[in-house]
Amino acid sequence: MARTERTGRRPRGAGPLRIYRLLLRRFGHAGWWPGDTPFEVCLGAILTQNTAWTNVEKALRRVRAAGRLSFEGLSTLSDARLAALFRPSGTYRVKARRVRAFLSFIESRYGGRVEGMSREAPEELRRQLLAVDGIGPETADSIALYAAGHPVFVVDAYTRRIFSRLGLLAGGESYGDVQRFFLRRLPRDAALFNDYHAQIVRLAKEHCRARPLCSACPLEPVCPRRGI
DNA sequence: GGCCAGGACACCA
DNA sequence: TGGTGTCATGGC
Repeated sequence: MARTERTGRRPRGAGPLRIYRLLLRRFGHAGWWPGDTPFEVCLGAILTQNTAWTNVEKALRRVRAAGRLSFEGLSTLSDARLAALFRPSGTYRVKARRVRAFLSFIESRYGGRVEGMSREAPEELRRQLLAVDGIGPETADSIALYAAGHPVFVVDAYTRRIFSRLGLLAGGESYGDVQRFFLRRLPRDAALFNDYHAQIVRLAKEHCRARPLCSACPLEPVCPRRGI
């Protein structure tokens, strides 16, 4: 893993657990995924692929307004209707195909009830999800954690950006490398992983977009790039 | 008008 | 195994 630019060493105590505590002190518990039901979480996880969440919200509102925010509601729609509902989230034909594949998976394995994923062994669920067309590591882990409640750490672009900035990641690691980095340093706890990812998203949205970045950042005590 | 956003996949070397 | 093109909208 990366070292700081100044000293060549990792800052003392600046591990994932300390960083989480700093975020928790600033933001409080987030306990979070922007979705009211496990099904909505799954849909959001697919629609957000390479997409700003504001656009995903637009698509989710269209689905809800159409009264289709359920397995049954979407399963009975044509591909064209699915694509039309997903349009504001971009790559809508691709996403219609991917949601269709996910619905087929839920139908065949859980009889159309996404809650069935919670009773699956986490590793087996992950393996099954990765076999679905259009579901990669991040989407599978988001679903496993936020829809099924399994202790799976989600790695996204925000995670990479922030921990690279902190000097804890080099930036070129694989998804599995980054995930193992966290799993080796944190207790295996679904509530912790849920909140941690939520804190990362909140930090990224509130502090890592605008410049200057560091003045009000809760990670200022452990950030080696202060002043840059 | 260009660039980017909470990826995944096919294709190629 | 790693790099590149594609999907495509909306906000800035």
